[in-house]
Amino acid sequence: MLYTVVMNRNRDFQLCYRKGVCIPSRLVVMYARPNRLPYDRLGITAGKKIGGAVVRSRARRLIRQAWRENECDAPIGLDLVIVARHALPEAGADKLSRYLRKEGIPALRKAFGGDRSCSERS
RNA sequence: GUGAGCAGACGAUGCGGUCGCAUGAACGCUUUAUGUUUAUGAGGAAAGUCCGGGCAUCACAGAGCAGGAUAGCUGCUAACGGCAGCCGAGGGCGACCUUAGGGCAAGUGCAACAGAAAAGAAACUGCCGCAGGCUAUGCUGCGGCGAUGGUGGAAUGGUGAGGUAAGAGCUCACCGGAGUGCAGGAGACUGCACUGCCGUGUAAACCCUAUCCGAUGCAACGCUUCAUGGUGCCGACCGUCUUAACGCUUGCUCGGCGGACGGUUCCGGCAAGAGCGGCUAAAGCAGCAUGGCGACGUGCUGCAUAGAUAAAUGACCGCACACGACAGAACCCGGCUUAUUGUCUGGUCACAGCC
Repeated sequence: MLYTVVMNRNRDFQLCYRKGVCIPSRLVVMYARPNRLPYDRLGITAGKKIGGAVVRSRARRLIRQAWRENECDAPIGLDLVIVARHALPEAGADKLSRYLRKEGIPALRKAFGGDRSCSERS
C-alpha cells in the first residue's frame, strides 16, 4: 500500500470504534476518524466469528487488496478500521473492490469532505 | 473374478501472462528512506495442547507429607503415558482385530429392585428319623441334614455317578480355581504331577503395592535506549513495639534465613514504552551397506534455504488434470488424538473357476 501505514496499536482501534464514523455494509463494516497526519492508517479486523484461521487470513488479504486498488481515491488523514463480516470470504475480491469504489469511498468523502486525495497530490 | 483384511505413497496444484506481499543477497544512492534485479516462501495433520524432551528463568540446605501420572513381560529411545516383539483374555472360517491386563488371601465401603437369605452366619421354607395325640397324609415336640426354595449381574465351585434314614467334596471321574513341586523360557507365562475341597461382584469405590515427577513457560529470558510520570520495589532518616509475632523460603509441615511495623523525605537503580536478540541446522531427511524377527543401532555419501510480529505466500486471465477435502507456521523436536475429497501401490485371507 503506497500511501497507507498499518495501524498496530490497540488504543487506536478503540478510538476508532468509539469516536469514529461507522459505515456498515453487507461485506464489511468501516470505522473512520481523522488523525491529523499526512497519510492514512489502516487496520483490519477479522474476528473468530467469521471462521477459522484460513477464512480469517483470506478475509484480511481480500480487504488489503481491495484497499490497495482504491486507496488513491480516499481522503487523506484518516484512521480507518475495516471489520470483515462472515459474507466476505465467499464474496470474492472484485465484489469488495467494486463496493469500495462505488459506495465505501464516496461515503468517506461525504463524511470528511475530502477534496484532497493521493491521486491529486502525486 | 467376487468379497474382506493389512501396510504404504500422493494429497493441489503445474505451466504462461498482468498486478501485489515478506525475508535474504547483490547493485545503485553521501547515510537513512527508497529503487532495480534475483533467490526463497505453510501442513499431513501446521490443529487439539493430551503426554515426553531440549532451551530459559526462579528456588537451591535439605527432609518429609500432600498431589499427579503409569500399571502383563522383554526390549527400543534423549525421554515418554510412545513404539516393536511376545504372553494372557476376547472376537473372526481366515488374513487379522480388540484389550485402563497389579492387588478385594491388609483394612473400609457399596450391592437398587427381586429374593428365605447379599456376606456375620443363622433364621424361615424344605427333606429325613423318633415320640406324642388324633378317624386321618395332616398337627405338635425333640433330633439329624444341608442348600430344594418362582429371584438376581452375582447364592458358600459346576456336571455326572456312588453313597445315605435323608443328605452333604462325604467319596470318585472330568472341568474350573488355589497351593506345592518338577521341567521349559530372558521374562510375562506354559506343560506335567501331587495335595486338597476352596465364601460372590465392584479397585473407571476409598485404598494398598511398585516405578517416576521441583515450579513456571519464548508474552520464558537477555541486551540497548529515550522521554514522561511520581505507580510498585530496594536504599536513607525518624518513631513505636518487643523475643514472640511478622516477612521470605515450591502447595503444606519440619528445617533454614531476616528483628518487625508505621511514617517522612529526597537521591540512585529496576520494571511498565520502543528497538534488537532469542529465531531456526534439528536426538533432521534421503540413498546404500551392515547388525537385529522388529522398534531401532552403526558406518559412508548426499541434501540442508518460511521465520512473520495488527502478523508475509494473494488476486485475475488462459491451458492441463484427480475439478481442488480437512485446513494456515508463531521457540524447536519426538509421539498421541481428532478432521479429511479422492487417486494410486504392494503383500495377505476366504469363496468360486481353470490347469
